[in-house]
Amino acid sequence: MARGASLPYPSAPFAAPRRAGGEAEAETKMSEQRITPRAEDYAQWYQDVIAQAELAEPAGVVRGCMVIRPHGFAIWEKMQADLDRRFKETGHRNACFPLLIPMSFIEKEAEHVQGFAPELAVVTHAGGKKLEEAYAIRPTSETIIGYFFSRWIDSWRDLPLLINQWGNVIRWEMRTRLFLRTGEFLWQEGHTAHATHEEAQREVRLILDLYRDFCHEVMAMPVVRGVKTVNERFAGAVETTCIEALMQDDKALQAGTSHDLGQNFGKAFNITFQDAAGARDYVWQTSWGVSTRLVGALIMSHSDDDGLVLPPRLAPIHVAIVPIFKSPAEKARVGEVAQNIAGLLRDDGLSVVLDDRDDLRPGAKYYEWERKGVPLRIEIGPRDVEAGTALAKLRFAEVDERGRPRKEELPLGNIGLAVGRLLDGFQALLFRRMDERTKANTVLVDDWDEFRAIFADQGSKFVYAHWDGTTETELAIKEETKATIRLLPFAEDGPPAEPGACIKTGRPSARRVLFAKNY
RNA sequence: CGGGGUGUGGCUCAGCUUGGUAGAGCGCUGCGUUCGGGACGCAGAGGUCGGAGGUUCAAAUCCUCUCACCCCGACCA
Repeated sequence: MARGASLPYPSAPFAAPRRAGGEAEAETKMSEQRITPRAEDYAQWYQDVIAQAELAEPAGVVRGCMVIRPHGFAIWEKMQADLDRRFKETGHRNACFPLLIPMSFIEKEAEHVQGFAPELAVVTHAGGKKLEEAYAIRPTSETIIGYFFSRWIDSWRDLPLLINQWGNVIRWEMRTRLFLRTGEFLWQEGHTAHATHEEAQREVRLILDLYRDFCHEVMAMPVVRGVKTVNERFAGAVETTCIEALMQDDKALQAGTSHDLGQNFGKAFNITFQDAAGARDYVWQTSWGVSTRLVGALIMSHSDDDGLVLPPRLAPIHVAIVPIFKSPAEKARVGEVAQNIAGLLRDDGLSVVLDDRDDLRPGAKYYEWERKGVPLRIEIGPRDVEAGTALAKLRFAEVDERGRPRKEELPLGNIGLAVGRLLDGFQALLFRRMDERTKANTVLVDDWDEFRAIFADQGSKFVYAHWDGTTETELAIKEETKATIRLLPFAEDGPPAEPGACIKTGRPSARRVLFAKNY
């Protein structure tokens, strides 16, 4: 990659032919497939998913904006559908709140303003006139929803109030990164109000587990659950829980958060209710969210040098059928069988493309669908029609003695069952592969020099180490190593609890916390 | 906001040092031959060289200003 030696997020490195150098280069490609690509490599997989906005005259498009192409957006839509079902199954309902929030609302919760003020985009003019009061474009909706909750809630019978909103927000971050930190992003934000703190805390955990299950079952991405340190806590929360995943370059990515807001916003917005005994109290609230960052997480979790790798549960296209033919007569004969297969698979609820374009050779089609992350390809030619079979190949496969990907012969008779089995197996394989990688890169460290060595240069891992519990030490470690405390792990997710001495200061520590460099 | 870097057909870039007819590969269009792991031949279309000003007989190239993007850092879903 030119344009400077370090160019992490270019827009389209696929322009040059992959085999421009001839056979020698083709061989390297097979044998040198990196299992742990660096951040720079992720950019090329984005090609089929996003395009950064080009400049518009005269003012330009919003800094750090994100444009998601249809193929990428379909992934987000699938995430939305699955999450939305889970929210509804747990009693939540969708609603819609204003995009513009009066500045005075944002200022009502002291810590909240402090946290978000530096990254607000503010509307000061409308209708050709300067506004009496400016509006912030929502960076998150606790305040505006707090205002409405105060009007909707009066009695303990109104509780719990379980609301979710799908929408977009804007945060004017100092630095943007494709998918991981864009100026504008799409997300889901849940906001709930409860009569007791205990009930709110159960909600926080319910949602965190829901996110964990989604990541595991649907994204095939193992995550660790835990609690944020005071330093990393959401502005305005009393406790922030989160899930973290280890990407292929061993950096951590926060994949979702679930906050216990205590009565902070209840007090700021005067959200009160009368309990059964007649006493009035402030409600206990939670808020939680996941964003289009998950699309970035998905890409960075599974993809390889040949392009996107998508788990079947999120793949916009499950199966690409490539018929092989030379003549129109052959195309008709093979095409009919291919049509039948496509029909059968579609009846099973699968999304299928039948790629019968005749201006591309089969090989070109293979690469195209692999680059786009289609989990399974079926090729069928005259020979297969003759034999009553079809060849199936998963997105990545072992290579045979001749260096060609191994393909499985499927009998046409019961192809739906066979395809279902392959896709289920692939979904499981992706999870297992990442889980093993995460475990292999998770270590317990008790020695400061060893700790520093792991985080030297661009290095990182999931490191469980003891910490004395002070923000000073947390910041000192960050200063020296760039590693941050990702979370204080839940007992079920972390190493066995055992007291020890802080990795940095040697002071007593009750248990280990999770360190890593993060995105 | 600090430190680096880059703006040239749709994409990736060369050309700039030393001013003199705007280039390559890929992609795109047409025709033909091909087609079981990225085909080939021939013919073609496509560029205000980020923008403004200046120096010069002459500017992609030199100077000034400006806009934008990318990377590293501080901030963060």
